[in-house]
Amino acid sequence: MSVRLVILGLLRERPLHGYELKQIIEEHMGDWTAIAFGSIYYALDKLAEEGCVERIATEQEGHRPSRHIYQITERGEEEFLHLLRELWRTPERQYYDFDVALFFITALPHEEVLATLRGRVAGLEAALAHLEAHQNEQTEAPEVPPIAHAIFNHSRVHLRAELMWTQDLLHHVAEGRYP
Amino acid sequence: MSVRLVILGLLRERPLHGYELKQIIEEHMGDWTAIAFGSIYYALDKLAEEGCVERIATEQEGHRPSRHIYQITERGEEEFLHLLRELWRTPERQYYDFDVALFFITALPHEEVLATLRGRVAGLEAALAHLEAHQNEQTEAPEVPPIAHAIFNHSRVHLRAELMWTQDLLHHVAEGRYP
DNA sequence: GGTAGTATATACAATATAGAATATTATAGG
DNA sequence: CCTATAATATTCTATATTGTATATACTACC
Repeated sequence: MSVRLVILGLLRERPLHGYELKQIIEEHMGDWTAIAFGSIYYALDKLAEEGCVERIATEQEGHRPSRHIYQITERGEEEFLHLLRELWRTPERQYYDFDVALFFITALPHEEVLATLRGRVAGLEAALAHLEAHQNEQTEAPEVPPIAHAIFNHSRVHLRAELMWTQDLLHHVAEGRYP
Repeated sequence: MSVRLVILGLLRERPLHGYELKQIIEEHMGDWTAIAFGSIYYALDKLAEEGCVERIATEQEGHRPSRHIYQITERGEEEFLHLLRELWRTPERQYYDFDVALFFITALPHEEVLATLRGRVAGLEAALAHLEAHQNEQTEAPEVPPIAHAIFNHSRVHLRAELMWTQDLLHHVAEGRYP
């Protein structure tokens, strides 16, 4: 659902076509969103139907596929604020597929479980290190908006929580607490 | 994707029909999974097509809608282990819609942002308290498998991380660091 | 200068999701 | 005992998601 918010939010700056949206999203939000490019075109069509955006031009460079340029409408501005407030207010509950695996884990041999948990711990440590390096690098770039720090921290605190929990789980499993 | 694992995992115990699966999932996994009942029937059909489960009977009580009982096959057992290992090994990256809202937050008035953040902090504190109470209550129940503790803790550590991060964000916003 | 790979740009089809619709039976409250 | 509500059990439809297909243009390297 946040694709719509992203599209409207970016179109508030200036008119864009689908591919441009895809590029901006990948470059500026790629680290903390998962928006498939197919969803962008779907959402654009939907938003156009609803009168939240409108095609203002169709351009073509050489014999490249032509592109449709969209502009946000007044209705779109309203929808943007509506979606923003909704996301901003609604508490989101996260679910972890890993918990499902954990629930059935007695189906796997003890040694395999231990080995994989150790692998997860290592992977989380690496991810955390990578994130922190990336964050420092971004911190120095002047074009990165201040709010990016908060978004980085968000990932960081959850990665850390996940790491600690996994280490804890590893110890419990090693002690044979889940036979 | 974890619906398939859940279905196969539960069918390993004994043959079940769709509604029974729905009940077990709601009762035993409702707190930490989000599996819509529509997805259960879809997955059952799919798994049957693939030969992972098979209908072994169709029963009917009175004039109630009849129910189809499914049994796991050998192929299903293999698929179960395959899915379990995949979930168990694959690191899962979580994305937070809230980050998208945060990215566009300058579109909302400062006071509203502050008020809503305070609301979120309160909500997270309540959720945490509720979870801890629920966990204590479950801890005493004998039929709850030991692994349930780990799953509870998983939610708890992430809720705590989210709470701390939100409080931190609130302070930064209050200090006017994101104008 | 040929060619392998990447970038541009969207349409479309396959798959997945989630809730509404349906129809019967049990239950609880006045 | 009557009625509103919840429980039983699934099918079906509307909607959303995601990647594949398509076709041209650029670019880097041997």
